[in-house]
Amino acid sequence: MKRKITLKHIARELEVSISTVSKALKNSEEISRDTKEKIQAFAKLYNYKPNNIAISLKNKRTKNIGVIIPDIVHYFFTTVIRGIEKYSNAKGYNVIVCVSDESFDKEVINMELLANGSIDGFIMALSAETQLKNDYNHLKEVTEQGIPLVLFDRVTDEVQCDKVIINDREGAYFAVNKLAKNGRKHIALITTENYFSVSRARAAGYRQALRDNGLEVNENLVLELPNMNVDEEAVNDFLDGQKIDAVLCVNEIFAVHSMKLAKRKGFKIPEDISFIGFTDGILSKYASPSLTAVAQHGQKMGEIAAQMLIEKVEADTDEENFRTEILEATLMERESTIN
Amino acid sequence: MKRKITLKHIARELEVSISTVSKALKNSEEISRDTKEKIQAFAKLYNYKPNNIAISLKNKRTKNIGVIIPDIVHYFFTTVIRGIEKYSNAKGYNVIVCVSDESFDKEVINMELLANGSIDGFIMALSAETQLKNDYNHLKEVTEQGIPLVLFDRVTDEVQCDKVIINDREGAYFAVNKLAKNGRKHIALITTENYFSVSRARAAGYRQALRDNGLEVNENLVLELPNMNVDEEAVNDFLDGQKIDAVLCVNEIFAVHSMKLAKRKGFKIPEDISFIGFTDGILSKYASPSLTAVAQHGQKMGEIAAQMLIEKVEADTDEENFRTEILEATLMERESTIN
DNA sequence: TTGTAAGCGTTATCAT
DNA sequence: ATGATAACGCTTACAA
Repeated sequence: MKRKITLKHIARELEVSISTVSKALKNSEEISRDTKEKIQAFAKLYNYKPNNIAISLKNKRTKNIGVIIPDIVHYFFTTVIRGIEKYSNAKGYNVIVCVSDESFDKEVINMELLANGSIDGFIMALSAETQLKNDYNHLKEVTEQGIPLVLFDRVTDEVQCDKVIINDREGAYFAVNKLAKNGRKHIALITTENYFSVSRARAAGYRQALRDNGLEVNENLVLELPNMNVDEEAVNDFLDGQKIDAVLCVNEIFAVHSMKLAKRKGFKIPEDISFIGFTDGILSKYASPSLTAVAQHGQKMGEIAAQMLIEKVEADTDEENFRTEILEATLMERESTIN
Repeated sequence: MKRKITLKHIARELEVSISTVSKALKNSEEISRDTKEKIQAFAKLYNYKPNNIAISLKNKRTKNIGVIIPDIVHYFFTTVIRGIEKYSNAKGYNVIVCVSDESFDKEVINMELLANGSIDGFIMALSAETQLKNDYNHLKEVTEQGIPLVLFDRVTDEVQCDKVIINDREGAYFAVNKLAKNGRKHIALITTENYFSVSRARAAGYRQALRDNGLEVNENLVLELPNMNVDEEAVNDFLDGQKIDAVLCVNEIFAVHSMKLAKRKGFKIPEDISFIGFTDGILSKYASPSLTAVAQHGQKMGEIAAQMLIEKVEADTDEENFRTEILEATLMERESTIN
């Protein structure tokens, strides 16, 4: 087993000082041609690579980015990570991924752990529980320590930092608008409980579009599901309880699952009932019929988040000018709506 | 902005030495009750937390695990990461995720980067290109340096290390066996090109099951697709070219996509043609009809991989005894096959 | 041109 | 009971 070689080893072997080796490997002008060549050859031969940890300690820069997401088995978050990875790696940063599992405590623990020197900055989406508790002290502490933070998708006004979101309100508005233009009169919304920033925004867009199309806003047409495990009975009752000819769902699981239940009831899609989901993911693409969806552009979001973060990390000033980047939501039309 | 506090700050403030502070915070017996209380109170007040990087440098242990996967936007890998995260976090380790994007070069670069002190060990699945090139020198170098490595799912015999795989051969065997018992006579296989270890194993199981059920092994019934972007024309021609009453696909994208094309052709599923996919993921669950699938138990696989790795990382001996853990593949039966 | 020494934050060994 | 010192691996200002 050939252990990693250090400057010290090289120095001892070549009978020079450590600093000479260090400088030689940086091709410093101070060092003579001869010594440099000798040292560089030796280093190459023994495949010397500087120790990242030592450099981090010295520079107080880790070149690591901490990413905290509620759930990794989730297409949207996964595309965001891809975007973060892509941009970060290109800039020489690594990505440490932590999963909060929608739990406040895990979010706090992960953050504190990473904040103690492991990372240069955070990119995160709030856990459900955090949004429910509305407690953001862990985020505030981190920013007060001067660690840059970028929130994406699930954000809060309570914390001053850079943010990237899509225009959820407009996305919902476009979707409902399209349904209305197609002549749908009884447009329902299937959503989560309303402590999610995104759900509130989407519900607002839904209502606005109804009003702008001269349709009545009927709270019976809104179904709130408590979590991602779709309660089939609740959805069935909802579909039976009233006339519904179109449904907007705040995520693709809700959409695909509800669509399946509707099909089972004998509804024809999109003739009898249209469906639109949020998150233009893999489920939407392969569903039968394929699902019209509001694209959230996760990868783009990740790239922008990483860019914002790295900009802050590498800035020498720490003036506090925070931006919120709002991406346009776009409608990806497929078979579940009429063109 | 309150910067992070260090032992030095505390020492200066309380007019004691750094080592006294260090010991006091570790509740050492050497330090007097009084001093300890004073120091601990102060540390708590200013929310002192030791710097991970300094500790890593000192201990030559980072408590980080490097995970390299071909693609993060992929349900199976994502469940594996979840398992790795779960086990690792419980043991106090963080997970650094790198994506090779199925590229040999990126895999090498990521590995070298992390190997220079950033991580205590690697968990990885080989990229497509790496398997194609059959070049594993980067893995060998890492293990020669004494860095523990665990391969999962996409493995190779060329490297001596711990491995976790599912019994792909048996998974395919079970699936085809079931189709045969259901009276299917023309069972097709849709797979990737054969340089993937998993594809080879699945194809072997497929053939074995055919033979054991007295069915002819007909190479015209095997379709190799070059990548994950299903070539619809190829699949359509394949379905038209011969009598096929059942299909085994080596992943869920192939399965769901082919199923959709078959439906479009007017086939009734499962009556006219049955489908079984590998990877019991979200697509299989929500497909219409829902897809019978060979479950790969990704989360379990991740947990085992993490356990194996951490065991090696924390072992003081470095004797070379490597295990290959083989998980049982199980068949998750749904609507796309007849019960 | 080369080397010495201090420092990044921590811990452990060895004085005092 | 407390403190000085060296060490982890590296960089850099300063000496020689």
